[in-house]
Amino acid sequence: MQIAKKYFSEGLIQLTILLSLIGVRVDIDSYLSGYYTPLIEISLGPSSAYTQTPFHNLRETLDGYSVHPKCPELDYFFASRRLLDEVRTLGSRRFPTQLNAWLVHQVSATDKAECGPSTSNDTDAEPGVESPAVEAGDDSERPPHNGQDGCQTTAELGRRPCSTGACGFLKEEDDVKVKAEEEPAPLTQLAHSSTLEQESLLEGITALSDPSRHQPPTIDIDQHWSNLLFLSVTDLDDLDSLVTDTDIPSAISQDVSLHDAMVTRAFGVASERVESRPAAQQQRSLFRLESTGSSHSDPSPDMAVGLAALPFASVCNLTGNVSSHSALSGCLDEAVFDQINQLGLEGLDTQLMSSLEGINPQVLEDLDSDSGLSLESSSGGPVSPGSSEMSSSSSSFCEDECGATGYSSEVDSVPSKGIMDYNTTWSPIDLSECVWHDHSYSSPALFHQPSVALPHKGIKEEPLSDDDGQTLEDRDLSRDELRARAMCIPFSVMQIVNMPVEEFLEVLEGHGFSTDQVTLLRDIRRRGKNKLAAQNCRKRKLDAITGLQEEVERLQAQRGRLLKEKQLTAKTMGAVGQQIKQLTRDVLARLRDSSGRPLNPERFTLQCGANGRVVVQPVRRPAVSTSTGNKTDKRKKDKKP
DNA sequence: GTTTCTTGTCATATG
DNA sequence: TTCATATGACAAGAA
Repeated sequence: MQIAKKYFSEGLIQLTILLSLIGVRVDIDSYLSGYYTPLIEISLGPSSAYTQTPFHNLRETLDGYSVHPKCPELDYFFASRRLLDEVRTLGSRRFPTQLNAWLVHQVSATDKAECGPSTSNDTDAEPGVESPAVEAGDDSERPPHNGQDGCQTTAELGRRPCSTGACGFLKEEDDVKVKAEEEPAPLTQLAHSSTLEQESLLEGITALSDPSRHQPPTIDIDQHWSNLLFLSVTDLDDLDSLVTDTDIPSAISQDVSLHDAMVTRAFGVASERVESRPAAQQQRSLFRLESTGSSHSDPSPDMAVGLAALPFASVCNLTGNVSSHSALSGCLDEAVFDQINQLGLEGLDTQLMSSLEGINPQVLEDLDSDSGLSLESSSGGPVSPGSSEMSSSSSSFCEDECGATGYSSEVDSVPSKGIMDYNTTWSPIDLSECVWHDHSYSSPALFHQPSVALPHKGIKEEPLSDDDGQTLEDRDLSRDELRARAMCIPFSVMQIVNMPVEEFLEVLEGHGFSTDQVTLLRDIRRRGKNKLAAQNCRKRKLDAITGLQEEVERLQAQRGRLLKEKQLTAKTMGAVGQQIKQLTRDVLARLRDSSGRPLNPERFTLQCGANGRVVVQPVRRPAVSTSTGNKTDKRKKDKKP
């Protein structure tokens, strides 16, 4: 039953999306929202079957809401209502090419016997627009192409380059036609009303729950779904004929989900074609909203069926939480974006690619960094750029200007500069512009002595003057910087701090430094790192304080609300108590005891039992003195032992 | 001159 | 043990 629920729910939702694409209003609410819906009755589960669809994850991300994962109302809201709205908003006429292909096919279906052989020849006559399966060379599992289709679609698509997606639709069209020949259409009115659709869906449910009709997934089933998807992108005007040619209920009743079918096909095809994929097509995958790292990135013709689910795929990929489960959406994206590219966005694609190529991938990586606390850059050294040490080193450390005191807490507030610096190494030359805050010590007179000429040894020695020609001697240097120069250390403070520990140890050993120099180098490194650590620590502390303040405000507001609620409740309770008292008096005044006298409201009361019966009971007066005495006695007894 | 804030540094704890 | 990091405490400088 769970499997049936899963398959049915997926099929239902996706069918709903597809029908919505072609403009058919499907009242999915009746399936998903109520307690007495067919789905609930069948699934016997606490949650809506709809929540098992992959785009259930939308609720976490869309509109920035953060909701509880078990809230059925939000499932309903996010998944059914708004997704359908988005689907409808996106419209169904985005790809008129496919519509034309379908119309031609409908005409040809009526008299295929006449046109068949000749069209086959036509197809051969135009190799440039040959069928996609032949292009891809993987049509082993597909029914032979109808020559008529080749003729008609060639005629239609000959006016424009045969895009991969378009060819894919033609191929699906073939599937549709094969199906139409094999099976008569039993439910031509399926898409006309939601009521009929519900009935047909219930038939599908029955088929799912019936083991005798439970069939394993086959290629035909796969084609059913593909046909269904293809039909959804056609125009509403052709709806009657579409439904006539497609056995939707039988497709629904099969034990295969659209997701599985699509993925199976997509992967099967993609695995065969990915190797021969041109580089240009690989670049087109830039438009994919997700990067699942899968190899099914080939915009194969089969994936063109994903065009029908453009909104679904797009919305699915808004969540970063798709992975393997979103293989379908990945396939759909590729097909969709391939179509988009072919619809005139290739120029944009090229521009985007060129612009992105100009950006160092490291920059993009760093932009994704969510550390937030660290003021560091990823200015990893050449030896171990990914070391933890480099992660804590700050590229904002400007050796030229401020040395060890040049760390800035404004890195976060100046992202543009930060981006520039993130792309650099710890070379001081690259960081010469990153002085944002100068809290350097005003150098004592002692350190303003004429600087010591550095021996200029080693590869990593740095220039001592900047572009302005202003020498470092004219500037305020940090204490460590001055010390380093005084000790003839041919490294900047930034270098000392940011270089990996292995390299630092090599420097200490390989340059013949004296003990004082080694000590100074270690101190400079320690102080520099601690400086960064202190900045991070303070930032964290401020963040914590801010968060606690917000929490306090929130709790105070909540307390106010609860107090108001309490007062309101107390008022209500008082009023109800008065009403009960009055009613009790009225009732008791009408009652008589055995001697015919009215009951005294002071001595009797009314008690309502669990069964709803009201009983007159004498008032039980608490024996205050007695209970108190008992307590006192108990205390005395306790004290005695 | 005093106060407050920011920043660097040290000492220490922890992993 | 060494190193990196975090954090409290203190001091110096700036506003």
